[in-house]
This record gives sequence, C-alpha cells and structure tokens, in this order.
Amino acid sequence: MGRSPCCDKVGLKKGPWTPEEDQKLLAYIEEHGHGSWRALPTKAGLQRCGKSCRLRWTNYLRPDIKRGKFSLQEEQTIIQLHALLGNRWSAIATHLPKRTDNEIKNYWNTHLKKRLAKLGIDPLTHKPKNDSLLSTEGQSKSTANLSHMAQWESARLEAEARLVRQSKLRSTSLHHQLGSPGQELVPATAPLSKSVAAAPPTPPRCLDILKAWNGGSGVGGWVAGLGSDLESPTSTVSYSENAPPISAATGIGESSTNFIEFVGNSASCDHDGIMKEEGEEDWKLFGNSAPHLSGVHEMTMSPFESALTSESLIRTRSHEHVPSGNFVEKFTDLLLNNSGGDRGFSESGGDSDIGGPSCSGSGGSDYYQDNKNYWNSILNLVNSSPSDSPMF
DNA sequence: AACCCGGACAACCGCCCCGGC
DNA sequence: CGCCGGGGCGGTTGTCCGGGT
Repeated sequence: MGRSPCCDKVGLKKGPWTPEEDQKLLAYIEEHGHGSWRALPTKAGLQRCGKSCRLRWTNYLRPDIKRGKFSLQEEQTIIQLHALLGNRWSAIATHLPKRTDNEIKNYWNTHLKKRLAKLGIDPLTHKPKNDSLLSTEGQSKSTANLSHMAQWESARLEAEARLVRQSKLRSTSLHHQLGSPGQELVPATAPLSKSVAAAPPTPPRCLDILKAWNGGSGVGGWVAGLGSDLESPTSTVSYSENAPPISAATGIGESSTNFIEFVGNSASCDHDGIMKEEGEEDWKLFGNSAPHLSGVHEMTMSPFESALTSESLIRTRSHEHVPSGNFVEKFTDLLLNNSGGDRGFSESGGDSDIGGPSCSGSGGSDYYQDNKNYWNSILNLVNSSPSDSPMF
C-alpha cells in the first residue's frame, strides 16, 4: 500500500520468458548466484523485474525441479497435507521433493480440487458438502473437532514456518561459510544445482511432535493414555522456539495439567475452510479434568476422519456399510481412483473402497486405531520427505 | 477450416513478514 | 522503536493448446 514497486516497471518486459532470457538468467546465476534479486536483472542483462527473475528461477529454471505429471504418491501426499495444512502451498511443497509450491498449487486447483468436488467433498474443509446430513450430535462434535484440529495445526504451522526459516538461515550461513565470499555463496565452479538442491535443511522440528505423539504406543495409545501422564497435543497460541520439540511447538511441556481449548465460533474453520490464526480470544483455558478427554478426543479427529465419519453416519443410517481401517489410505485411494468417474459419497452403491467388514464407525477401539492409522500416515508422510525437500 | 470452450500452467500482483539500519 | 528493502507466499490472471462442434 503506497509502497514502491519492487522495481521500476518502466521498460521492463513482462509475460512469457524466452529461451534467450532463460539462458541469460541461468548463466548468470550459475556463475554468480542470484545475490540480490533486485540487482540481478541489470547485472544479467535482462529487461525484467527482479521478482520476475526470482519466480522464473524458483518455479522453472532451478535445476532441482521435477517436472511432469504428479505420481499417485504425490497426489496422495498433496491431498493429505492439504487436509492438514490448507492452502499453505509452501509448507506442502516442503514435503514434496522437487516440486514447487506454485506447481502444487496449480495442480491442486486444476486437478485435485475438482476431484474432491466431484466426490461431494468441500475442497476447503475436506468435509462432505451436504452439511444438512450432519446434524447428529456426533457430527456437531465432528465439526467442533475440525476447529480443534485446525487450530492446533495452525499453531503447528507457525512453528514449522519458523523452523523452516531457521533452517534456511542455517543453510545460508553455511553457504556463506563454505561458499565464495560475497552474496551468494555458490562457487562458480560448482554446479548451482548441487548448491541449491543440496544443503538439505534439517527437517522441521515440529515434526517431532508427531513422532513424539506416535512414540511407543502410537497415537492411539497416546489418546488412550491421556488420562495418565501423557501430554496433550492441544493447540496453543504461543510457544517458544527454543524449547524441546513438544513443549516448543505446542507450549504444553510443563503444563500438562492445563488445557487450552479452541472454543471460538466454528465459523473460523467451517465457513471458509481456512483456520484463522489470530483468534487468541477464542481460546480458553481449562483444567485437566475429565471433560478434556472428550476435547482431546475430538481434536484428534482429522478432517479426513471427520469427512469419512460423516459418510459413515450417512451410510449407517441407510444401513450400508461404513468405513473402517485406514481412513487416509482408503479415502485418498478413493479420490485417486475416482478421477474419471462420478462416484460420489452420496452414491448408493455399496461397493466403495472405503467400506469394510469391521466397520464400527464410532466404535471406541476402532476409532483409536483409526486415529493411529491417520497419524501414522501423516507421520510417514512427513518423515519421508522433508529432509530432501527443496528449500528456496 | 474456423470457431469456441475449457483445461493446464506459467507468470504476475499485492500483501505480509523479517532483518537490517 | 520505527522505517525500509528484500524476499516469500497465496491468490489471481493471462496465455497457450487441444478437443469438440
């Protein structure tokens, strides 16, 4: 607002990049590193704004970019992470090696979002769109669950963002130490691809939370053990960056007797699908007594589970089978296998992949097992990629 | 063959955050 | 402590291209 543009736009070229421009940019960066993006166009002899150069580089020219179709695994990862993270494309990209946030965003908008919509799932909330069917008590709880979950994830993301930034800084300082003096650290003799693609950042430490949760008895055990001495994964709005993982990212280390529950209007999550992060006034402290168990229990329900549970309720009412087993796998499988068809959740056919014989839907042990599966899935996801994720 | 339409994706824009001064 | 610049992020737009009529 009132801010000067990133560069003098007069006389600068816009629109698609020509191969010659790409070559100039590549050659310059390979030789000198990008340094100050603002100064780069002049030095490189490009009639472009520095920002345009940066985008061209990060989204297209960077050597460590995988282009082409997304694999099923990648699609599944995107769907799962989007359920958790929302439109935080950079965070999602962190877990997808060699994919850029822009590419993921485009792919989501053009492919996956539509696929979800076809299934009758709101791409924003990953919930069934037909909320009129969700009027049971269980569903209102599910809606509340999303708020809990969303809020926690929001806080977690903040931590992750910070950690990623720290990783970048560390990486940059490392470059400064190892690289040539001057701005960008990339020795002229070293292929830039290596310099950029290498320096794998340390995985966001916030991921340790999941590991910690999953530790030993897994999430199911964690949930079941909440009444004892285990710490709550409850969201919080403030946390220290330097404290040990769990307490650092969740701010609950020493105060497991306290419980912060998101009690804000569900609109903060349900209406726009993106959780608000500024709702401190929506938080409330509770003592660590029995009611929390239900709160935590709710919190551990993932959007996927929520969506599927919704479906399970629908199916239960219609005396059809309900989902069980690994929610995420089956749900994403359903999505991924559904790219061409119109099988929606409202479809009455009972041959959906997500059906299963053990279907207890709301059954206690199954529920915990589902929780465990869900978090294991996410954990596997985050464990599998960030170490070699590109950091821009 | 020409036109239209929709999908896919590259690129741009505006806002925001953070670090340096 | 406030200002400013650099850079990142997410949303949106523009352009190209292929299929259908």
